[in-house]
Amino acid sequence: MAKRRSTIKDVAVEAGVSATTVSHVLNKTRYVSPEVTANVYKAIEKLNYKPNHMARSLRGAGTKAIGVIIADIREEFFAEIVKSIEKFCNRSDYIVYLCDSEDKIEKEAKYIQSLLAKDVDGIIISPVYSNTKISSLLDADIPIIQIDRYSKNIDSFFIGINNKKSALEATSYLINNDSEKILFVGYNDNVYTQKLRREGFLEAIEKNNRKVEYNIVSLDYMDNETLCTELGNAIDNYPDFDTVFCTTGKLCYNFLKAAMKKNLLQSQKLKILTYDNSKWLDLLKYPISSIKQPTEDIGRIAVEKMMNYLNSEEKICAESIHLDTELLIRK
Amino acid sequence: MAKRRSTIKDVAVEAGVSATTVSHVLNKTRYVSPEVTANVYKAIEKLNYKPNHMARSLRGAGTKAIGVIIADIREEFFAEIVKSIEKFCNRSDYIVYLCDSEDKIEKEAKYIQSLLAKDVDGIIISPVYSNTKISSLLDADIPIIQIDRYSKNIDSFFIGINNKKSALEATSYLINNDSEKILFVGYNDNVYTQKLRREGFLEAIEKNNRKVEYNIVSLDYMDNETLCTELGNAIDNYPDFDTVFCTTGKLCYNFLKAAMKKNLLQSQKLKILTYDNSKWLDLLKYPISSIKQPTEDIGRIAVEKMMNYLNSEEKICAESIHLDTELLIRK
DNA sequence: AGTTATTACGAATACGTTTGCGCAAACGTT
DNA sequence: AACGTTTGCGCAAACGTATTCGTAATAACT
Repeated sequence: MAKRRSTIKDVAVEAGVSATTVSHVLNKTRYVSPEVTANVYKAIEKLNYKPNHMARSLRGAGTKAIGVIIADIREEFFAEIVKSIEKFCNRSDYIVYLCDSEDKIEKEAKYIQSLLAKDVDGIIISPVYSNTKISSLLDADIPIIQIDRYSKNIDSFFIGINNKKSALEATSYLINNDSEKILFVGYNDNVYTQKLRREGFLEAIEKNNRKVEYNIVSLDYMDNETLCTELGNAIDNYPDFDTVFCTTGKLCYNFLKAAMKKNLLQSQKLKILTYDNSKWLDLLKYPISSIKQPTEDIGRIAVEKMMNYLNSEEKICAESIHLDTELLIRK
Repeated sequence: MAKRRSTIKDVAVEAGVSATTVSHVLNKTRYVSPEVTANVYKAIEKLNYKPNHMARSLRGAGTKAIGVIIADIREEFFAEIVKSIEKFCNRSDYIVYLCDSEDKIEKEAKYIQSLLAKDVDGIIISPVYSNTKISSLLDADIPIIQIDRYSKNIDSFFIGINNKKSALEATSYLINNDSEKILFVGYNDNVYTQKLRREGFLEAIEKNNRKVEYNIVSLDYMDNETLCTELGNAIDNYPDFDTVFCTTGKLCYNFLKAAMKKNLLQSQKLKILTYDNSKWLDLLKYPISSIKQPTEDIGRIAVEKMMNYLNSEEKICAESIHLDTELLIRK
């Protein structure tokens, strides 16, 4: 075996022309007579020649690959976004490196290094924190796009949702529907989305005339098991809430698990609202209202922007797009 | 800006040595005196030099990248496997190309081409069908590993579960717990896992003495909406079943959606069993028993095997490993 | 002192492409 | 017939690295 992959030179010899001509035929980069063209294609066919992307890239063309860095591919929210990114990249014959940061800045940094070393044409990232300086990204001269989360230290286009507004709307809805004591469950403020969602929540409470009590649970990112335990503790520490507002689908899932263990879900008295519209919500024994994020749009717009950059039709600039969410009420 | 990335030559000049020496320092591939070594590292630091993987790869080393081809990253089953693959690849400093075939052979073929052109060091694939010949894979001289699904036309290591056995066990359990009329919901026989799961199901029925009726729904892969409609039709066409056996989590989800629309889930009379243990199952209003697949192990073993191949400690051979599943009963 | 072994490094080439430059032949123009 | 223009293609350098030779200087032997 050990069949050597045939090169452009093999094709050239087989077709009786120079490698230059083969290259030009392949890339349609200058005129080549019909007969020669035909011969070249015949040779390519015969030798089953496939251009070597690496050599091509080395010469200066792009790699036709982009990196995508997200926190956890198992979360529906990220899976949907990645699916969308993948789909639209594929249409432009780009291929994606999947980088799962596990929400750890060290792994994030390592992946950025890897991606740059691999000479990706661009990076789409949902940064772990909103305040970490990723120096390597700064002087990389490839386009960066931030999705979902935004770090002010990365000078780039951003596509995500209107976090504050959506939280404000949702909280207002809760208050207007007789919530009097709300448990707000979110991650710590270093995460871009979390800070804004909390601000929206607080603003809604402030603006409202009626008396509303609340407690805030602020967590670090962790695995489901630990999260479940933590939320169990939270339930014990802050009793008597009539409403729960979770800032991510993962948090909501684990809250439900914890609540179930404590038999909190028997009486249908508790009102629950969460970000992320898991497709399973409709099938739960318990009604959960949700804030649906336009995941497909986020992925699509990110890729569209990236392609615009890469074809240099568009100059890179630090614009931001905040899409609206949809509040889905379940009773 | 447009800062040119510094090359090994720049480092060489800066350090007052030849590129050869820099290379040897970097790769520790021959003795270099301590002083020179120090100088080289100083120059590297100063110029912020990062080796160019592409040039390195072109020269013959691998690309330190592998391709992973699966059907749909949004399915929990695949997401978990990919997460696991990603995790273990990362430990060996490999990075993964995510390829979402959407269960379409054309997209699968296209991705294989892309991956080969990109010179990945190996490919981990869950093939769409068990009988399609993917000629490009055959004469690629990189290691291939099949996961979950197996195609006999791809001569490779395989890691997945014991489909027939698990289906047989599960079905036996159903029969021994008073199921008398079972609706079997699966995909068509071209998909490796599906054929075996059905065979296991049928064998269990055959072996059993008690009278058991059954109907089989055989579907093609499609999106959730269509699947839901199809399953709604199936429910109408085959009435009176007391048990449903779904061969994948996605099918189960859509069956539940369809069943809910038809108010089939009100009386807790229907027994439901499904492959794939979605984390949401515990929270459903309806008890669903499940066959849990060892997704993390599948990913881990696939990567371990791949790494063994790549370090050529191990010769490639067409071995198969079939892991056992776990039957989780919910009432 | 002469030979050999060892140490410490450099020059040159190869990997598979793309591309600037240039050249020969055919054609058109006066 | 002499010259310019076009047509169609090849030569060779370049991309950034790894590696096979080779070599000069020193050390270690007879």
